[in-house]
Amino acid sequence: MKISPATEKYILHWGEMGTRWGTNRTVAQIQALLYLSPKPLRADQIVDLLSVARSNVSTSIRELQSYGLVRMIHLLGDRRDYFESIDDVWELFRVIIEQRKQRELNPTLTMLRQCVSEVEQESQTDDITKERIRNMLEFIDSTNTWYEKIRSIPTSTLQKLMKLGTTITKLVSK
Amino acid sequence: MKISPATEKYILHWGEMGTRWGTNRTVAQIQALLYLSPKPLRADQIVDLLSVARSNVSTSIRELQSYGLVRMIHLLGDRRDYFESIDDVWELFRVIIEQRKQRELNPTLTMLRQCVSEVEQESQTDDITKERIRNMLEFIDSTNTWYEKIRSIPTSTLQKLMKLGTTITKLVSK
DNA sequence: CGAAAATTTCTGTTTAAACTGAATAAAGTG
DNA sequence: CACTTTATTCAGTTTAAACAGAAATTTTCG
Repeated sequence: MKISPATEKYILHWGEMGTRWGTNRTVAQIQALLYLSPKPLRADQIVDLLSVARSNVSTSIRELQSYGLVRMIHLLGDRRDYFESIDDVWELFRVIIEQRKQRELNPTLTMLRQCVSEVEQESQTDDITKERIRNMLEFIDSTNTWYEKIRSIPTSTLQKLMKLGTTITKLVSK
Repeated sequence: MKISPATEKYILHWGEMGTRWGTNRTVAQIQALLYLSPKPLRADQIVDLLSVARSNVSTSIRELQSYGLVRMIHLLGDRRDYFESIDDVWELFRVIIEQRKQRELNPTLTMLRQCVSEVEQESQTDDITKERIRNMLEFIDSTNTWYEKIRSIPTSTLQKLMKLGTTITKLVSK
């Protein structure tokens, strides 16, 4: 078992992108490796393929499992743990988006609601400032509501909708 | 000029969120401060309000300007530089999303196209791996195409579309 | 042109997170 | 129930980015 040049390029790039998506390089590299791997892999195989410490693989896999991106698999007559990634790209990004909603959108909504409520009491705060906070809440709130409607739409429908592009603007009056 | 409890909460939260959106805390805090400020601010005022070094403000503002989130303003009879943020939330996120497209989506598309082309030559690579790379390219590619159609839709139309929610699924046959 | 004010650049320090390797723990086997 | 294999935890190290403060540069105006 060896990594080919093209798959190595993929894994390295994915690792860098991971750092921009709320995780660290190793976690993202392991996810990429498991996504590309035709068979589930053991932790010690990941150690060899990516040249990282065993302990690092252990904690990284735990993180991936907690996100719901990676599953543990057991083979008959083999007590070692094998791991595989979600392989459906749409499902993959559904999970990632949902995680980000939980960790970023929800806390921000909570914060903004508190701010709007607290800033009302503040006579020293400028009206423009108060309006800006309300505007931000309104934006984040409607984004959130939109997402909660969208997330349950099946993949095939989403694919068709995306192909339509700007045709959907005909739905709304100018 | 002083920061109220509610605006401080907003600025601190925004700073933390910034670290998850590809920038550092100070840059995000300055953007939040300028967004909330009813008047443009000078660098030395930002130093006082956020308690950060002058040099840090200088480099952070440059970064915000390069993103197109912050503009420099000059007042008559005052040679010092004043700064203000984009205050339209829709415009704000348009700029942020566009930046992320440039720095994440485009390089990833380039990488994936190279991988698809290179992996074809690799006889040692499993067919499943090859298909997974193609699937990822197809997904990112259609996301990109969809975004390029969507980004020019005016704010008012987008707002109406978002309110529609799942009504749009009626457009596509089951 | 020279002093004062304002801004940027640069170097070294701090900080936070990632990562390693050793120690520990847990699980399965003869 | 010892022994081996596998997995996790933990403490210390490394690394990269953020940041401060000093030095250098630029700008403005008498």
